[in-house]
Amino acid sequence: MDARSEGEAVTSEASSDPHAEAASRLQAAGQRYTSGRRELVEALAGAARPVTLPDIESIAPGLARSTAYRNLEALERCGVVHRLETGGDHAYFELAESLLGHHHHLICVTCGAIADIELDGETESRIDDSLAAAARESGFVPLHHSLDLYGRCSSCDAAA
Amino acid sequence: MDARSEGEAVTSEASSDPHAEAASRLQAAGQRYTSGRRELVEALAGAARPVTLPDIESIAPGLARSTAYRNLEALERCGVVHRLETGGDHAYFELAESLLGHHHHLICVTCGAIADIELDGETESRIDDSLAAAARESGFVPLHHSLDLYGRCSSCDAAA
DNA sequence: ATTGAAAATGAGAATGAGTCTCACTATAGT
DNA sequence: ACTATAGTGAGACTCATTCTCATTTTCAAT
Ligand SMILES: [Mn+2]
Ligand SMILES: [Mn+2]
Ligand SMILES: [Zn+2]
Ligand SMILES: [Zn+2]
Repeated sequence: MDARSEGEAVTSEASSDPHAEAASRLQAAGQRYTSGRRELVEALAGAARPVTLPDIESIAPGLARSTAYRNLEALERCGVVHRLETGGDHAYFELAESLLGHHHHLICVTCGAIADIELDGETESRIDDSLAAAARESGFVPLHHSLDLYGRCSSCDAAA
Repeated sequence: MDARSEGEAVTSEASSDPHAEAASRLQAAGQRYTSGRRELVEALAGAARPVTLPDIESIAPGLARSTAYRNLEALERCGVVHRLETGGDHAYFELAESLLGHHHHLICVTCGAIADIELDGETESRIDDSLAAAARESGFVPLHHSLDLYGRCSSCDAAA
């Protein structure tokens, strides 16, 4: 089943290969796509949800912590990785929206788990319009929005 | 000019007095509304936007740092204060939505400044509906959402 | 193939926001 | 006043993240 199967809205602009994307974006910034960076991108592409640095370490052991953080930052500056701050102990990392497509999150207030969700295009454009109107009033130049739903994941809800 | 001046939609459920609200909520939890806590609420109520702990210290000097954090957490547990994690060095604090009314934020990616905005009710209910639909698919129990617009504030945009 | 300049790495030190400890003080009810 | 409970403040502490710097890789140019 192809991601573009008939009848499905093409909401994501995901490029076919995150590695190709990462390589070219790094190169454009005079940086190299080293094996360590490739492992990071591979780990993020393989995870179905945003992951913390400890998560990454367990998926791809052997990466020095300082290097992992440094490379996540480099990938973030190139627009390959996106960092989520949720208020928990660790930051979460995922592939950027240019690779994963625009989406939002469900965040469990009990266990901190994060899941990706997509909204319909109608709602998205209505959000963009309303935000743009509010921004205009104060001369704020819009770049992108984040929208997260907080609640209880099914397993935490079961335990209550 | 009253907040309920004629013709203005009453979108906020803000209670008239944040202090009364804080006192009763704390009391309900067996806690006291001390002068230090009152100063915190006063500082948050006086600020037109979310503030950091250093901001609070300059508004209300003399509060011990450990006590300020401890009390912000206590007020947060009572639903009087809301903590925003933006990824900057410090967390931001504001009065909770039960006091300020439901709203969203403009966040400057350059200087970190935050401003409050409100969206029209149509958009809000559309958002709630779409999020609820997405949550239902995974058995996630919705509690509340956060929606922030990232971009450049007018002064940071001028310097570019 | 060799070389050299620039970029990346890894181990550990450093940073710093936020939390914890604990001895002391304030509060409220009796 | 007495007592039990809650709050305070100074500073120690934690630990995620960033910084340092000596060493190693990469890559393009010879
Ligand atoms: Mn959206
Ligand atoms: Mn909203
Ligand atoms: Zn959960
Ligand atoms: Zn700004």
